[in-house]
Amino acid sequence: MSEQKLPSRAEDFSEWYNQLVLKAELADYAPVRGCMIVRPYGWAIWENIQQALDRRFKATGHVNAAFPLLIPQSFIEREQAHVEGFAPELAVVTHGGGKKLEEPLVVRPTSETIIGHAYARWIQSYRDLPLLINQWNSVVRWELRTKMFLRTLEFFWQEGHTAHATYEEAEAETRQMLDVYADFAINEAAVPVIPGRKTAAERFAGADQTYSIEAMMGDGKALQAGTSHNLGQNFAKSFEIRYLDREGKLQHCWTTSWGLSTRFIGAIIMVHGDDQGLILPPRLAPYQTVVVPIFKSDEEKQTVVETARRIVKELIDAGLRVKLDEREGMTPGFKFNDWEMRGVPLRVEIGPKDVAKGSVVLARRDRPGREGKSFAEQAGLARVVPEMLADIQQSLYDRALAFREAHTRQVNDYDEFKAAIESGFAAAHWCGSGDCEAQIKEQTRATIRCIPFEQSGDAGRCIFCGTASQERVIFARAY
RNA sequence: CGGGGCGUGGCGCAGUCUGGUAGCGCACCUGGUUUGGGACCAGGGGGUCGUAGGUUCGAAUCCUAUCGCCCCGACCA
Repeated sequence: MSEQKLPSRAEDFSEWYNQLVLKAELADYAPVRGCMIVRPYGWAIWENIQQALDRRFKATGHVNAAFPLLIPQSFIEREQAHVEGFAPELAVVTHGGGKKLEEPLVVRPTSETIIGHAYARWIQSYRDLPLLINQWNSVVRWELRTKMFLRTLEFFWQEGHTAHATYEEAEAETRQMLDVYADFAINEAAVPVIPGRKTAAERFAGADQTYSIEAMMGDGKALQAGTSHNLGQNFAKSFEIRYLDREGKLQHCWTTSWGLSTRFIGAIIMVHGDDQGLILPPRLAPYQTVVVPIFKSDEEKQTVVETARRIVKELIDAGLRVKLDEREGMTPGFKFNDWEMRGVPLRVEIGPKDVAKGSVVLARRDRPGREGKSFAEQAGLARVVPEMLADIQQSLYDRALAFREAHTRQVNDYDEFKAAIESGFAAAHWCGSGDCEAQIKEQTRATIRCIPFEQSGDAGRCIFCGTASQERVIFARAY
């Protein structure tokens, strides 16, 4: 078994990641252990993610609303599996207004319960269904170990909560929203993902079925990048979310929930980044293009900056997010490196020579150094720059997909399996038993990331127990 | 909770073994020269060395206790 060497982006991928987050001014740690401060540049990425998702939510008939941060503890306890799943990681408010509270309040770890409470009162008849609501908020989970963006005590996300009249409708909604996430990941973030179903062990606490999109990071580990749950009637029964159907019969609703968090920013960093820093997909980059003027004397400055401003205006008019770097007292070389580290996908350099020739230098971030540089006419930039951004977007996706495929192995026995998960994903047959799953996890630290919807259909035997199996599942070590 | 490591200007570190009154790089401020790949020179500001005790003429350094952080596991999006 040949050992696949992963690109060494840093001696320690983890350290590389942390350094990058800090140096690119995306986020810091807050005074409370594990809490994160998102800096303006990091937040700008999140805003673009929000917009891209929100467009898709609206297009599928969803509306936004807001629900309380604090949830009565008894709400959480009402759904058995839910409380068992979340109890260890709850932050609890015991005092209010200087007095001990009669009933403690938990800081929401997710909002199924409080929203279930609201839905129970809002829904009377089948005419109120489906109810399709999304919430942009933050939640708190008291994790033992934290990592910026990937696992913080408080994190920002959206959580969609819907109620339907039938199981079929709820299932269709659950799958539809997973498709929305996959579409977002692929077409906005240039992150290839594997959509699939979770095993019982990996399922959301309180769900009948959990689906997820799984992405491979630059070190071969997996990251769950978005999830969609079919909650069946579990929460509907716990919170009495009921409706009168056409026959006048009282029925429990079928509910779903789905979420995607700031963790996705972590995915973008770890999928696309290199040793020079971030590489942001053009569609989500806070600045798609940065214009760096270069000059020696005041006379040069005059004409160069004038030209630069004209170009910036043209690009902005063409609908691009553009930054003109007019910072003083910094050399062009410093600025180049600075913006490269912050992942701006395309840089426009304008100096006296360019002004004379009517040209600019374009430097694309996805190719190293000189290789990424080319000359372009100033006249056609409003057309050329968007084209090049589209090309960068596509090449980032292609590169990430090629990487994932190079680090994914179809394995047929346990030895092959153990070798494969050292460097990436293992697509392996699994008998479906939670026992095998648990033992594999204990022995190798690899978990089943998902049972992919797309199956090659080859028959085989469970890599652990040898029982016949029709499906391959994705095993990997995960963040 | 187990196993490693670390707490010294804003950031990154040296100094600790062998005790002598705190230093380097980056960043910051001022002036000048610079500016097509992380500029240079000169001057300047900023630290009760995590905290609390103890030993000593004298502690960042030795002893004791304690707090915090990071990494690897267990938990997890």
